[in-house]
Amino acid sequence: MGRNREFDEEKVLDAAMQLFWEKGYEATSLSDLTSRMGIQRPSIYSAFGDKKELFETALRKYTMSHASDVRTRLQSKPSVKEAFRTFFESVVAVEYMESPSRGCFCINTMVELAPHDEKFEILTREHQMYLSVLFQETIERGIQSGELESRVNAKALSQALIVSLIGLTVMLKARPERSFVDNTIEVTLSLLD
Amino acid sequence: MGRNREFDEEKVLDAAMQLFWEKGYEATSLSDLTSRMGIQRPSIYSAFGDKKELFETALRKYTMSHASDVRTRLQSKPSVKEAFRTFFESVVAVEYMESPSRGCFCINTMVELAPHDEKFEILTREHQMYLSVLFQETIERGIQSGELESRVNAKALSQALIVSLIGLTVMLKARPERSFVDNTIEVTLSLLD
DNA sequence: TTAATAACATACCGATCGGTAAGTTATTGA
DNA sequence: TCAATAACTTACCGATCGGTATGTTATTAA
Repeated sequence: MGRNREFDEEKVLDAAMQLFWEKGYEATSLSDLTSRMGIQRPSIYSAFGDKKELFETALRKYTMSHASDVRTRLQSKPSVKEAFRTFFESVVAVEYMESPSRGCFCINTMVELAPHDEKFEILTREHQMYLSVLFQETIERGIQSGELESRVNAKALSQALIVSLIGLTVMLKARPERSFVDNTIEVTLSLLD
Repeated sequence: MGRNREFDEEKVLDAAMQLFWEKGYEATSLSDLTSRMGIQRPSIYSAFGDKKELFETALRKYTMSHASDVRTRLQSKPSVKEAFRTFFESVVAVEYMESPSRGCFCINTMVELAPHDEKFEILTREHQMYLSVLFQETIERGIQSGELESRVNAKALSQALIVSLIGLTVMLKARPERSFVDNTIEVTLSLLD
């Protein structure tokens, strides 16, 4: 009974996600959201709750999609070393392409909200932990296939690579010279040798 | 001619720096600033200009002091490896001590403002480049002394270490387990071997 | 001693913030 | 066909935002 939603919830949520991703939580106003999502204020509140709840829903959508994207990329090449190299270089390519650099929505949230809001501290930590497991599984695949030496500590190595990925993603926001980025990737991936 | 300032400019600027460092630019209001700085609004404007200018001045004060602190720490031990290890571990110790985790004011600004404001893109990039030079000089000292092998690429290695430091600082905001942090430091510093 | 000057405190500005009350329109079950 | 219901639109709410006008108090040069 009653009227049907005229908007596609997934589509307007995606619009909200793009906006929060680009501008962060505080700098995004409800007016920004209504214009980008193409719906009125009360529609946002009835469908997604208040601004913080909408942000959380958008971030959860991002982490789901991001995790799946990372998993796909890591599995895209038979060679583990090649997979990591291609992955890191695609992150760099994306950031240099777009202006302003959006970076990673989860990392942005770690900086802006995690220190002041336990919910986001947990949410962002768990996403990074999940990514580090994806890295670990990839490294273990390389050990199994004989591409990587069996003495490497897959878990510790994957955690260090995640930290480097975070650092690289943040550094790219300040648009360093290409040589800086290239050197960083070269040295970081040398950990796999 | 005229009246003298009743407040200590350095002290109130330091208070503003602490606040911006802890909460970021957007989440810090002029009312927050007046109460923490202990002076009235017009005094802020006459002494430091508007909110953005005050933020920039506070950030410059931070980067100066931070660079000098990093330099001191890196020079504090004869052994370069020990110096880096102590440095990374002190960063971790500080972050676990304080709640909420403030991280690094410069890194926070890279995430919040650098993508949307060229002035801060440049300011934060130059600080990171300066830190990477401090790292590089330390590595070169280790090569000179024979502690590090002469074939290492000091510049590339220092850049990778800076990226890891950024990643670690950001990751700490999500309060990961100690083992995650310990593993990361172990693997990262193995680049010096 | 006085006019000029600058830092002080108070009180205010229009704009925008996040959030909602109220009334309208469309859809449904009876 | 007609209440009931829910999503719609419009208009509004008090609070707070960044920033400033105004008047007062202290200091200085003449």
